[in-house]
Amino acid sequence: MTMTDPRKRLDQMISKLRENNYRITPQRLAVLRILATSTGHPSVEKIYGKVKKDFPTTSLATVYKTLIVMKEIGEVLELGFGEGGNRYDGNKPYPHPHLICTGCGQIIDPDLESLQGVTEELIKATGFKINTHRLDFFGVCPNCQKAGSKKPVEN
Amino acid sequence: MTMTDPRKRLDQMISKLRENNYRITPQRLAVLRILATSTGHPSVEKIYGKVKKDFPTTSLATVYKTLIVMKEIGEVLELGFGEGGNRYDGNKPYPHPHLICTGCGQIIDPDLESLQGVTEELIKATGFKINTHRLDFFGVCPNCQKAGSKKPVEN
DNA sequence: ATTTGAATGATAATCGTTATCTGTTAATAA
DNA sequence: TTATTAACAGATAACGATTATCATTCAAAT
Repeated sequence: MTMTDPRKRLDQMISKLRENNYRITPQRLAVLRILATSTGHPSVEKIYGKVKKDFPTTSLATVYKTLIVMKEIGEVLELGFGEGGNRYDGNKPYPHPHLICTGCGQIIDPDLESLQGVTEELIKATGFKINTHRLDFFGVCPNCQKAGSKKPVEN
Repeated sequence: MTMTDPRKRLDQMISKLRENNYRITPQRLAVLRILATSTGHPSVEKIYGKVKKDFPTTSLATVYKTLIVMKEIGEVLELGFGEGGNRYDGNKPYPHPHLICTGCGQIIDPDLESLQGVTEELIKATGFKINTHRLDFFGVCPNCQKAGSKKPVEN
């Protein structure tokens, strides 16, 4: 569990914006703060809701545009699961596996040692130049297995 | 490369429909024929276009509804890549990795020995009951690497 | 302080997919 | 074979997430 320090992460993001000649606006800062402090995988609506607490006039479009910028400079990972909007990870903006409980909705970032080498085998077998990948597992967590606990867990 | 015999595959699909008390309509048969004979990963629009050659009055909604039914009974795998509609695989309707060339758009089904055991490690580590998964690699194929060949390959 | 291109905010547009509803038909039994 | 009926097809409206548009505002460099 590599827990990033939110302040350091925020500074990192701001630096990257500057490097790429993007402007630092209060609205962008608000979005970045949420991304840096989120331990989970917030949705656009969740980010939007939080931003509006500090900046009530913020538009949903601004949140989307900020996320597009952050994706472009590689500081946010977009998670495109099937149902209902995408999720975003501002702390581990590189490809990594996810484990989604279809019961309560929680999303986990598992560490999988055995995943090492799969990409290498693929490159060796196909000659492709791999740029990115996506690995998602869908199942039922231990808690949802025992009880029929339908409590939606947000993360 | 396990190449399924299209006729056998079609019969299999029809049997599954019957087993699950779904009706065998000419429109459904047309969609199933396309799924069974496709070596690649056709889009809804592609299926729709082909169906209309034999059945000009077919509605796009009918194609979608047929695909929903086939997904429900586990005879079609839906591939949800980011851009532009989903793709469908009627020959390997179980989870398997995909390799997408972002240059020409081709989709390959690689065999990855090293993938064995990853799910097991995940189960052991988390206690989840895994129902399905998704593994997609995005990169550039050997052909697109050498030339700037921008020929869109459909499959 | 001025300037200017970029960002914001509000809203329309887009696109893949699903819902709705009316007329048609596959499948079962008489 | 025909009658019956629930399921299906077709046409189109609705939907939801995201993107585009455009006038106004503002960050940042001079």
